[in-house]
Amino acid sequence: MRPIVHPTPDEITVEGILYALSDPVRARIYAQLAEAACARNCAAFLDIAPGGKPLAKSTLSMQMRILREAGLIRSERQGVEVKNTPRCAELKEKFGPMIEEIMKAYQKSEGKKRGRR
Amino acid sequence: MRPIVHPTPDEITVEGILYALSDPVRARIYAQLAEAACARNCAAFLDIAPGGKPLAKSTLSMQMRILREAGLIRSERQGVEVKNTPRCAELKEKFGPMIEEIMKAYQKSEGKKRGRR
DNA sequence: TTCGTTAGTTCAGTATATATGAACTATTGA
DNA sequence: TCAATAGTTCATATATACTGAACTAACGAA
Repeated sequence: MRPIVHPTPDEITVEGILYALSDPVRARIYAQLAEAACARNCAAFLDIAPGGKPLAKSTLSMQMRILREAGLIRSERQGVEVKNTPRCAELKEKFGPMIEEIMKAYQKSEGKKRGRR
Repeated sequence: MRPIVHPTPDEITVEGILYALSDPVRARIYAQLAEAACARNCAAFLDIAPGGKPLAKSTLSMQMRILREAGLIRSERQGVEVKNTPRCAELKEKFGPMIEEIMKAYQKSEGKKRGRR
């Protein structure tokens, strides 16, 4: 199994971030990590998809990899689990309020969806 | 030839916007439109790709379609040409400063690339 | 050490999306 | 009616993403 690699702040690109966050599932995962005070393992997100249908483990694994390789999260093995944390400080340093604004926009649109029902 | 269609503000989604802007070529097209005071036809963007290699007309046509269907631009036939304008006001109304922040981040990263040479 | 369990990754096949040259369409002007 | 211009659509090659099945790594118990 290949070791977990992370991009340095230099290697993180705007397009990579936008692509990673252009999937609602990945955006929700990042949102939950950014809100939570503590690290979360991957399994915590198995039921994150709207509609309650659980994600395949392999799908989730790939989504986490995309988030990681985009530079949004940091993943570290701790025993059998992999703990994920958002790279908020580095991202804010590099991109200013961009990512926060994206998450705000998502929040707003989710709110509307719920309200419309 | 099918008529040109645009999403209503309601139909514009965060994920669609992020996806459309996650391609540097599309992001540059949008940036130029947002800066320019006037509408631009498609052909104006044939040489937009970094490296000077011109885009195929069919490729550009598709990129414009993705921007249009995401809700970022409005395209209107004027004679033989199609005039494109950014939907800045509607987008700002719906997404606040998100898109501006994205464009700022791109600007900054392009600046760095040029500076590094 | 070996076995079982848990958590996650990789593989392989399939499905979906993107890029582009060639052919086509719409509009204008001669 | 014909030619020119500006884009679009089509067909096909290539690349990416999704998912079940098989695999691996870490740990605890016997």
